[in-house]
Amino acid sequence: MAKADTALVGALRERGLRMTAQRQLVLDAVRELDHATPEQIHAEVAGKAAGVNITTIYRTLDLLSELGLVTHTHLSHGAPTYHAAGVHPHLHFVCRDCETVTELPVETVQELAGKLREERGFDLDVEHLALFGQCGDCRGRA
Amino acid sequence: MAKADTALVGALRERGLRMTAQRQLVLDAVRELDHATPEQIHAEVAGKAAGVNITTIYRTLDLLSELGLVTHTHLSHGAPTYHAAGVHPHLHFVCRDCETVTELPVETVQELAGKLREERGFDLDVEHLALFGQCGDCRGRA
DNA sequence: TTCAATGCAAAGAATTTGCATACAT
DNA sequence: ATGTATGCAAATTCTTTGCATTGAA
Repeated sequence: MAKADTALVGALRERGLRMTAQRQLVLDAVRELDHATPEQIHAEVAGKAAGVNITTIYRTLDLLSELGLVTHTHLSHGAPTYHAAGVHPHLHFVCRDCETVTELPVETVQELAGKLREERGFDLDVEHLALFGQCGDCRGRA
Repeated sequence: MAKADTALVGALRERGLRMTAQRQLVLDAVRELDHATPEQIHAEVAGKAAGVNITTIYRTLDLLSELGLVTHTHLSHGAPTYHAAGVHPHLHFVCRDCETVTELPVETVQELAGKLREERGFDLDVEHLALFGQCGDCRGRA
């Protein structure tokens, strides 16, 4: 097993769960790839250790999400993309025409998040947020 | 065929496409159901006219989207939900814990939409927007 | 008459489940 | 030793595609 992750081991221990090579590999892959689909993560993990099943990728991503170590967002109709929680937090704008994905700073929705919190008691998951619409280039073309 | 829809017939004519009973039925179902998945729309349509295939539901929803008569949003990891465009426009907040979906007025993101437009040239698709996070009740429980 | 639209069946992508085995504790 | 975590295969869910037939214009 590669360099064991303190945060991971700690979060697992707290819940009586076990540290495994696969869990470390998946977390490493998410951190390295950024915006990766389960399949891309699988490919990355396979490069480090052969034989890790795609099922384990799915199960581990679910687990890491529950542990708060990774988050995911839906940038298309297809597979979700995962990234490490808290590392370079940002949100996305996806152009429905050219499908370009633009990263936006979390401050973009700070005012919205505050309003939701105060007026509705809602705690917005900023890192999960994907904004859809049309980018300037595509609007000019239309 | 039930009461033919002027907007639908017009949009179809403009593109040299044909008016069919199925297209009217799907549009009617979307208007009636609100937040319906393709499968729910299929069930609703089946109640009015037997034998309409699920494939036709998918093809028709795509078409109606292109015509600008319906929009869709992703409120869960599963199937998208469709609703009639421009009718009672709103956006959604989905609690990741209790999965409750709350409708929010479009004004909630008016300031955000303006900022994206001015600073980035992005035209936000407000009706497609789904905000995820935790509702007040669930936060209190945690 | 002509070709778009539909129905049907089969294929396809993404994900989940059941169960025996392997391995962290 | 104990039971969690994994691998494997099969099942599920959601959606798309190919092709012959139907039907709107």
